[in-house]
Amino acid sequence: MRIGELSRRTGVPVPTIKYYVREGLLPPGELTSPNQASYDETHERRLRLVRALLDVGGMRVAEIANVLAAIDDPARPLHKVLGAAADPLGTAHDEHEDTEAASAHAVVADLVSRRGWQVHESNPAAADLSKALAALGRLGHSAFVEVLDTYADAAEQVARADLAYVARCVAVEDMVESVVIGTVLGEAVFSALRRLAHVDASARMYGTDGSKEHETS
Amino acid sequence: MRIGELSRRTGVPVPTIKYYVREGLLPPGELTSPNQASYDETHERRLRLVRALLDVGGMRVAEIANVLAAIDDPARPLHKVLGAAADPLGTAHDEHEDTEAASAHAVVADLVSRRGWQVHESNPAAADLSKALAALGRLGHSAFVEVLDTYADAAEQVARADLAYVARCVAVEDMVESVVIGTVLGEAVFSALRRLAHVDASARMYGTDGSKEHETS
DNA sequence: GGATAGCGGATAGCGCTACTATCTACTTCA
DNA sequence: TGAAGTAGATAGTAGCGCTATCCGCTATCC
Repeated sequence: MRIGELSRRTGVPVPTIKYYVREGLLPPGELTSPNQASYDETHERRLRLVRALLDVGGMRVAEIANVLAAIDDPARPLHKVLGAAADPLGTAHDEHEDTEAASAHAVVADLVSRRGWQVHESNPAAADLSKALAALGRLGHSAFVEVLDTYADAAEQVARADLAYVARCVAVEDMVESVVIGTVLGEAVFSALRRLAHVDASARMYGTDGSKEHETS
Repeated sequence: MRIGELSRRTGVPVPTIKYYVREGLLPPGELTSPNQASYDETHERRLRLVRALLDVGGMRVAEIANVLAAIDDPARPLHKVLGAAADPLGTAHDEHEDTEAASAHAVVADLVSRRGWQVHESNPAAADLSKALAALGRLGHSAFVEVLDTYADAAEQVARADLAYVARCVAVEDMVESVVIGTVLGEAVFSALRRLAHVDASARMYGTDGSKEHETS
């Protein structure tokens, strides 16, 4: 298959494919001549993965390059790469510690130890959690920590389901890739489900019409 | 308070505050002279909210302007605005229906009716869910639908907790704003918790070190 | 009252990201 | 043989979230 057919099959424009190859998102095709290369189904699949991570997962090109490098090189620490991926909160660690940030850190540490989570505290997800809780605190919503355990229950439930799915349905050689897909696309799935559940719960509590204007007017 | 103090209190540079005012994220200060204006705590709070939605929630400036307009104008349909907010999947509805998209739609419709969710099918969250499931299908993960109910259970749990929190802790006049905060920042909180739970579950299943390299090597 | 700092308002520019357009020399295939 | 396609390279684009600069004015301190 040449690049044109790859483009036709996936709907990705040819120059974009070339761009992805340049950025390391896609391995180059195998050269059959100095200016002809052939691509196969692995390229097609990888390309679809890239588009899914971009369009659905909201990841950036550089992050995707990182994650794909980890997929292709089993020696790379996937969890760190994944930790930094797909989050709007940059890894930029601000040194300025205010009150809210400090108490948010304490809340996170408490939560992790109370749950017995085997998570190193340097995990970027913990930092993201602190950041979110600190922002909530600054907005006068420190009481949000009261629902944290409910959130954590749900998160554990989801995480167990994810692992069971991967263990059950996936060949070992595809496992790393599947973890990436599950982590990134699973987040999009859950996010949508949560918004649907919000609408439903809100309809049950305040009204009966799921498409109504909001009810506080 | 003048703009300089607002800037000092929130850490947001003065030109950025002016930019936010231009973009409608922040109401202009009350003019006391042709070129002097005064800001109060409502501006400060609003500014913090804007930064939280930007930095933690990952929303875009235009989306935030939308959502804030809905907060300030109770006649606006908040759920639609919120539906479009904070998701990487644009509202751009592609007309091209392939196999995966069709079956994803069917799965979503089935899920909604099976759960008895009172959600109009035009809800953007439903479209996002379809898109994510279609992408999963295209990557050979149609079997992911098997965990959908577990996801939906968790989502309902979270949604109930959110509503209870808002009903319990928030004055009526702040309710709309709190819903926005809970929806957007709550997503960031859950996302971080999910990643932490993944690491923990993975450590329990395959190893004991939460900071280890991934175990498939 | 004069110096200095800050202000509102406006316009222009910057750095980044994800492409997109164009060009050249070459290959494939009808 | 000739139109279409290709690899690889370089340059340009659109949008986003700021950021820099300038102007004429004002508040404040001594």
